[in-house]
Amino acid sequence: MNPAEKISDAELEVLKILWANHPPLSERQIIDALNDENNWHRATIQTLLRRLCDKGVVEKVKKEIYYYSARVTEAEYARERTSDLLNKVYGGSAKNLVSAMLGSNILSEKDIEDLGDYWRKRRTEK
Amino acid sequence: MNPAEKISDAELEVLKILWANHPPLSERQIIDALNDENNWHRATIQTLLRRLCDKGVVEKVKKEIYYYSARVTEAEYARERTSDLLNKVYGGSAKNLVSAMLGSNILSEKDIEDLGDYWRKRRTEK
DNA sequence: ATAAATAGATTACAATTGTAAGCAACCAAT
DNA sequence: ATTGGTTGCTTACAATTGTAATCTATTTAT
Repeated sequence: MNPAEKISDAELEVLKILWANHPPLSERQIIDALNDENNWHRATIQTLLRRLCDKGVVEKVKKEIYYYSARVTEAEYARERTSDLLNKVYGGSAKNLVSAMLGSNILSEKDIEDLGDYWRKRRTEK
Repeated sequence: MNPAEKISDAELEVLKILWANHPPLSERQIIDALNDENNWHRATIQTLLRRLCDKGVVEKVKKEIYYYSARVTEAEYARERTSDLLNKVYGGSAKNLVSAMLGSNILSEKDIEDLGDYWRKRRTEK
Protein backbone atom coordinates (compact mmCIF):
# COMPACT_ATOMS: atom_id res chain seq x y z
CA MET A 1 0.00 0.00 0.00
CA ASN A 2 2.85 2.36 -0.60
CA PRO A 3 1.60 3.95 -3.80
CA ALA A 4 3.20 7.19 -4.99
CA GLU A 5 6.48 7.00 -6.74
CA LYS A 6 5.60 3.71 -8.35
CA ILE A 7 2.54 4.84 -10.27
CA SER A 8 3.49 6.13 -13.68
CA ASP A 9 2.05 9.22 -15.32
CA ALA A 10 -0.09 7.26 -17.74
CA GLU A 11 -1.35 5.02 -14.97
CA LEU A 12 -2.26 8.07 -12.94
CA GLU A 13 -4.58 9.25 -15.68
CA VAL A 14 -6.49 6.01 -15.41
CA LEU A 15 -6.59 6.20 -11.64
CA LYS A 16 -8.01 9.69 -11.85
CA ILE A 17 -10.95 8.37 -13.83
CA LEU A 18 -11.62 5.79 -11.16
CA TRP A 19 -11.41 8.43 -8.44
CA ALA A 20 -13.73 10.75 -10.29
CA ASN A 21 -16.50 8.19 -10.78
CA HIS A 22 -17.20 6.50 -7.59
CA PRO A 23 -18.96 3.28 -8.50
CA PRO A 24 -16.67 0.67 -10.07
CA LEU A 25 -16.35 1.16 -13.79
CA SER A 26 -16.26 -1.28 -16.66
CA GLU A 27 -13.46 -1.25 -19.16
CA ARG A 28 -15.75 0.42 -21.66
CA GLN A 29 -16.71 3.20 -19.28
CA ILE A 30 -13.08 3.85 -18.51
CA ILE A 31 -12.18 3.96 -22.17
CA ASP A 32 -14.99 6.37 -22.92
CA ALA A 33 -14.07 8.60 -20.02
CA LEU A 34 -10.44 8.66 -21.10
CA ASN A 35 -11.24 9.34 -24.71
CA ASP A 36 -12.68 12.68 -23.71
CA GLU A 37 -9.12 13.76 -23.11
CA ASN A 38 -6.51 11.30 -24.13
CA ASN A 39 -6.91 9.15 -27.16
CA TRP A 40 -5.43 5.91 -26.14
CA HIS A 41 -6.23 2.66 -27.87
CA ARG A 42 -8.17 0.08 -25.96
CA ALA A 43 -5.15 -2.16 -25.64
CA THR A 44 -3.16 0.65 -24.08
CA ILE A 45 -5.76 1.21 -21.42
CA GLN A 46 -6.01 -2.51 -20.80
CA THR A 47 -2.29 -2.62 -20.21
CA LEU A 48 -2.47 0.28 -17.79
CA LEU A 49 -5.34 -1.34 -15.90
CA ARG A 50 -3.48 -4.61 -15.68
CA ARG A 51 -0.37 -2.89 -14.37
CA LEU A 52 -2.39 -0.98 -11.81
CA CYS A 53 -3.97 -4.24 -10.65
CA ASP A 54 -0.55 -5.88 -10.50
CA LYS A 55 0.65 -3.04 -8.33
CA GLY A 56 -2.31 -3.54 -6.05
CA VAL A 57 -3.71 -0.04 -6.39
CA VAL A 58 -6.72 -1.07 -8.46
CA GLU A 59 -8.95 -4.07 -8.11
CA LYS A 60 -11.29 -5.71 -10.57
CA VAL A 61 -14.42 -7.58 -9.61
CA LYS A 62 -16.28 -9.89 -11.95
CA LYS A 63 -20.00 -9.35 -12.25
CA GLU A 64 -20.99 -10.60 -15.68
CA ILE A 65 -18.17 -8.33 -16.75
CA TYR A 66 -15.20 -6.93 -14.86
CA TYR A 67 -15.57 -3.71 -12.92
CA TYR A 68 -12.59 -1.73 -11.74
CA SER A 69 -12.13 0.47 -8.72
CA ALA A 70 -9.25 2.19 -6.95
CA ARG A 71 -7.87 0.66 -3.79
CA VAL A 72 -6.06 3.82 -2.78
CA THR A 73 -7.83 7.08 -2.29
CA GLU A 74 -6.80 10.19 -4.10
CA ALA A 75 -5.95 11.74 -0.74
CA GLU A 76 -3.63 8.88 0.19
CA TYR A 77 -1.90 9.13 -3.11
CA ALA A 78 -1.59 12.90 -2.87
CA ARG A 79 -0.15 12.53 0.58
CA GLU A 80 2.55 10.17 -0.63
CA ARG A 81 3.48 12.35 -3.56
CA THR A 82 3.61 15.44 -1.42
CA SER A 83 5.66 13.82 1.25
CA ASP A 84 8.01 12.57 -1.44
CA LEU A 85 8.42 16.05 -2.88
CA LEU A 86 8.94 17.51 0.55
CA ASN A 87 11.70 15.08 1.38
CA LYS A 88 13.46 14.68 -1.91
CA VAL A 89 13.31 18.28 -3.05
CA TYR A 90 12.90 20.46 0.02
CA GLY A 91 14.89 18.47 2.53
CA GLY A 92 11.77 17.90 4.58
CA SER A 93 11.09 21.56 5.23
CA ALA A 94 7.49 22.55 4.63
CA LYS A 95 8.40 26.14 5.15
CA ASN A 96 10.84 25.89 2.29
CA LEU A 97 8.16 24.39 0.11
CA VAL A 98 5.66 27.10 0.90
CA SER A 99 8.12 29.91 0.62
CA ALA A 100 9.35 28.52 -2.69
CA MET A 101 5.79 28.53 -3.95
CA LEU A 102 5.27 32.07 -2.75
CA GLY A 103 8.57 33.22 -4.18
CA SER A 104 8.13 31.80 -7.64
CA ASN A 105 5.45 32.40 -10.17
CA ILE A 106 3.77 29.11 -9.41
CA LEU A 107 0.93 30.86 -7.63
CA SER A 108 -1.28 33.64 -8.87
CA GLU A 109 -2.07 36.65 -6.70
CA LYS A 110 -5.44 35.15 -6.07
CA ASP A 111 -3.93 31.85 -5.02
CA ILE A 112 -1.89 33.72 -2.47
CA GLU A 113 -4.88 35.68 -1.26
CA ASP A 114 -6.84 32.48 -0.85
CA LEU A 115 -4.03 30.87 1.06
CA GLY A 116 -3.88 33.84 3.39
CA ASP A 117 -7.59 33.62 4.01
CA TYR A 118 -7.34 29.93 4.56
CA TRP A 119 -4.56 30.39 7.03
CA ARG A 120 -6.35 33.09 9.00
CA LYS A 121 -9.53 31.08 9.13
CA ARG A 122 -7.67 28.07 10.34
CA ARG A 123 -6.06 30.14 13.08
CA THR A 124 -9.31 31.53 14.43
CA GLU A 125 -10.84 28.08 14.43
CA LYS A 126 -8.11 26.72 16.62
CA MET B 1 15.67 23.84 -20.00
CA ASN B 2 12.57 22.11 -18.82
CA PRO B 3 14.11 19.95 -16.14
CA ALA B 4 11.83 18.32 -13.59
CA GLU B 5 9.98 15.24 -14.60
CA LYS B 6 12.80 14.05 -16.78
CA ILE B 7 15.50 13.81 -14.14
CA SER B 8 15.50 10.40 -12.51
CA ASP B 9 15.86 9.76 -8.80
CA ALA B 10 19.42 8.54 -9.11
CA GLU B 11 20.38 11.46 -11.30
CA LEU B 12 18.89 13.81 -8.75
CA GLU B 13 21.27 12.52 -6.10
CA VAL B 14 24.18 13.51 -8.30
CA LEU B 15 22.69 16.89 -9.05
CA LYS B 16 22.30 17.52 -5.33
CA ILE B 17 26.01 17.06 -4.86
CA LEU B 18 26.67 19.62 -7.56
CA TRP B 19 24.24 22.06 -5.98
CA ALA B 20 25.73 21.59 -2.55
CA ASN B 21 29.30 22.35 -3.62
CA HIS B 22 29.36 25.42 -5.63
CA PRO B 23 32.60 25.29 -7.57
CA PRO B 24 32.61 22.72 -10.38
CA LEU B 25 33.59 19.29 -9.15
CA SER B 26 35.76 16.60 -10.63
CA GLU B 27 34.52 13.09 -11.05
CA ARG B 28 36.53 12.02 -8.05
CA GLN B 29 35.09 14.70 -5.83
CA ILE B 30 31.60 13.71 -6.86
CA ILE B 31 32.28 10.08 -6.19
CA ASP B 32 33.69 10.83 -2.78
CA ALA B 33 30.80 13.06 -1.89
CA LEU B 34 28.31 10.43 -2.98
CA ASN B 35 30.03 7.65 -1.14
CA ASP B 36 29.23 9.35 2.13
CA GLU B 37 25.67 8.28 1.53
CA ASN B 38 25.15 6.03 -1.41
CA ASN B 39 27.64 3.45 -2.38
CA TRP B 40 27.58 3.51 -6.10
CA HIS B 41 30.40 2.20 -8.24
CA ARG B 42 32.39 4.68 -10.21
CA ALA B 43 30.94 3.47 -13.48
CA THR B 44 27.43 4.02 -12.18
CA ILE B 45 28.18 7.61 -11.34
CA GLN B 46 29.85 8.10 -14.68
CA THR B 47 26.71 6.89 -16.38
CA LEU B 48 24.56 9.25 -14.35
CA LEU B 49 26.84 12.17 -15.14
CA ARG B 50 26.79 11.37 -18.82
CA ARG B 51 23.01 11.17 -18.84
CA LEU B 52 22.73 14.46 -17.01
CA CYS B 53 25.03 16.06 -19.57
CA ASP B 54 23.00 14.53 -22.40
CA LYS B 55 19.88 16.02 -20.87
CA GLY B 56 21.57 19.39 -20.74
CA VAL B 57 21.20 19.91 -17.01
CA VAL B 58 24.87 19.42 -16.23
CA GLU B 59 27.90 20.63 -18.10
CA LYS B 60 31.49 19.46 -18.01
CA VAL B 61 34.47 21.67 -18.68
CA LYS B 62 37.94 20.37 -19.41
CA LYS B 63 40.75 21.88 -17.40
CA GLU B 64 43.46 19.27 -17.19
CA ILE B 65 40.60 17.09 -16.07
CA TYR B 66 36.85 17.45 -16.49
CA TYR B 67 34.89 19.47 -13.98
CA TYR B 68 31.14 19.21 -13.69
CA SER B 69 28.57 21.77 -12.68
CA ALA B 70 24.79 22.07 -12.75
CA ARG B 71 23.17 24.17 -15.41
CA VAL B 72 19.88 24.37 -13.55
CA THR B 73 19.61 25.77 -10.08
CA GLU B 74 18.07 23.83 -7.29
CA ALA B 75 15.37 26.49 -7.05
CA GLU B 76 14.46 26.13 -10.71
CA TYR B 77 14.27 22.42 -10.37
CA ALA B 78 12.20 22.64 -7.19
CA ARG B 79 9.86 25.04 -8.89
CA GLU B 80 9.24 22.62 -11.76
CA ARG B 81 8.67 19.70 -9.49
CA THR B 82 6.31 21.65 -7.30
CA SER B 83 4.38 23.03 -10.19
CA ASP B 84 4.11 19.52 -11.57
CA LEU B 85 2.77 18.19 -8.28
CA LEU B 86 0.35 21.06 -8.00
CA ASN B 87 -1.08 20.45 -11.45
CA LYS B 88 -1.03 16.69 -11.70
CA VAL B 89 -2.09 15.89 -8.18
CA TYR B 90 -3.95 18.90 -6.80
CA GLY B 91 -5.63 20.14 -9.95
CA GLY B 92 -3.66 23.36 -9.71
CA SER B 93 -5.06 24.38 -6.35
CA ALA B 94 -2.38 25.55 -3.92
CA LYS B 95 -4.97 25.74 -1.20
CA ASN B 96 -5.67 22.06 -1.69
CA LEU B 97 -1.99 21.30 -1.47
CA VAL B 98 -1.53 23.24 1.73
CA SER B 99 -4.67 21.97 3.34
CA ALA B 100 -3.73 18.43 2.41
CA MET B 101 -0.39 18.92 4.12
CA LEU B 102 -2.05 20.36 7.18
CA GLY B 103 -4.67 17.64 7.25
CA SER B 104 -2.33 14.70 6.97
CA ASN B 105 0.54 13.69 9.15
CA ILE B 106 3.08 15.01 6.70
CA LEU B 107 3.86 17.95 8.95
CA SER B 108 4.84 17.91 12.58
CA GLU B 109 3.28 20.31 15.07
CA LYS B 110 6.44 22.32 14.90
CA ASP B 111 6.32 22.48 11.12
CA ILE B 112 2.84 23.90 11.38
CA GLU B 113 3.89 26.41 14.02
CA ASP B 114 6.76 27.52 11.83
CA LEU B 115 4.51 27.91 8.86
CA GLY B 116 2.13 30.02 10.89
CA ASP B 117 4.98 32.25 12.01
CA TYR B 118 6.23 32.51 8.49
CA TRP B 119 2.83 33.47 7.24
CA ARG B 120 2.31 36.12 9.89
CA LYS B 121 5.71 37.59 9.30
CA ARG B 122 5.11 37.73 5.61
CA ARG B 123 1.80 39.52 6.22
CA THR B 124 3.27 42.22 8.40
CA GLU B 125 6.04 42.80 5.88
CA LYS B 126 3.58 43.44 3.12
C1' DA C 1 60.91 1.25 -15.56
C1' DT C 2 57.28 -1.29 -13.54
C1' DA C 3 53.20 -1.54 -10.83
C1' DA C 4 49.33 0.79 -9.17
C1' DA C 5 45.98 4.29 -9.31
C1' DT C 6 43.09 7.65 -12.08
C1' DA C 7 40.41 9.48 -15.78
C1' DG C 8 37.75 8.85 -19.91
C1' DA C 9 34.88 6.20 -22.87
C1' DT C 10 32.07 2.35 -24.43
C1' DT C 11 29.03 -1.41 -23.76
C1' DA C 12 25.64 -4.30 -21.20
C1' DC C 13 21.59 -5.91 -19.20
C1' DA C 14 17.27 -6.26 -16.45
C1' DA C 15 13.13 -3.55 -14.95
C1' DT C 16 9.80 -0.07 -15.87
C1' DT C 17 7.00 2.76 -18.93
C1' DG C 18 4.47 4.28 -23.17
C1' DT C 19 2.11 2.56 -26.71
C1' DA C 20 0.02 -0.74 -29.01
C1' DA C 21 -1.22 -5.34 -32.25
C1' DG C 22 -3.50 -9.50 -32.41
C1' DC C 23 -6.12 -13.68 -31.03
C1' DA C 24 -10.10 -16.13 -28.94
C1' DA C 25 -14.74 -16.31 -27.22
C1' DC C 26 -19.23 -14.53 -27.17
C1' DC C 27 -23.52 -11.78 -28.25
C1' DA C 28 -26.36 -9.41 -31.55
C1' DA C 29 -28.17 -8.08 -35.90
C1' DT C 30 -28.93 -9.39 -40.71
C1' DA D 1 -24.90 -19.05 -40.30
C1' DT D 2 -22.30 -15.17 -41.11
C1' DT D 3 -20.72 -10.56 -39.88
C1' DG D 4 -19.52 -7.35 -36.66
C1' DG D 5 -18.83 -5.38 -32.17
C1' DT D 6 -17.35 -6.42 -27.24
C1' DT D 7 -14.59 -8.60 -23.54
C1' DG D 8 -10.59 -10.84 -21.93
C1' DC D 9 -5.88 -12.18 -22.54
C1' DT D 10 -1.11 -12.46 -24.35
C1' DT D 11 2.71 -10.62 -26.64
C1' DA D 12 5.72 -6.90 -28.50
C1' DC D 13 8.90 -3.33 -28.82
C1' DA D 14 11.41 1.10 -28.14
C1' DA D 15 12.84 4.44 -24.51
C1' DT D 16 14.23 5.30 -19.87
C1' DT D 17 16.32 3.98 -15.52
C1' DG D 18 19.30 1.49 -12.13
C1' DT D 19 23.37 -0.64 -11.86
C1' DA D 20 27.54 -1.86 -13.37
C1' DA D 21 31.98 -4.33 -16.12
C1' DT D 22 35.66 -3.50 -19.00
C1' DC D 23 39.13 -1.39 -21.94
C1' DT D 24 42.44 2.38 -22.68
C1' DA D 25 45.46 6.03 -21.81
C1' DT D 26 47.87 8.52 -18.47
C1' DT D 27 49.91 9.75 -14.10
C1' DT D 28 52.34 8.51 -9.89
C1' DA D 29 54.78 6.16 -6.52
C1' DT D 30 58.46 2.76 -5.65
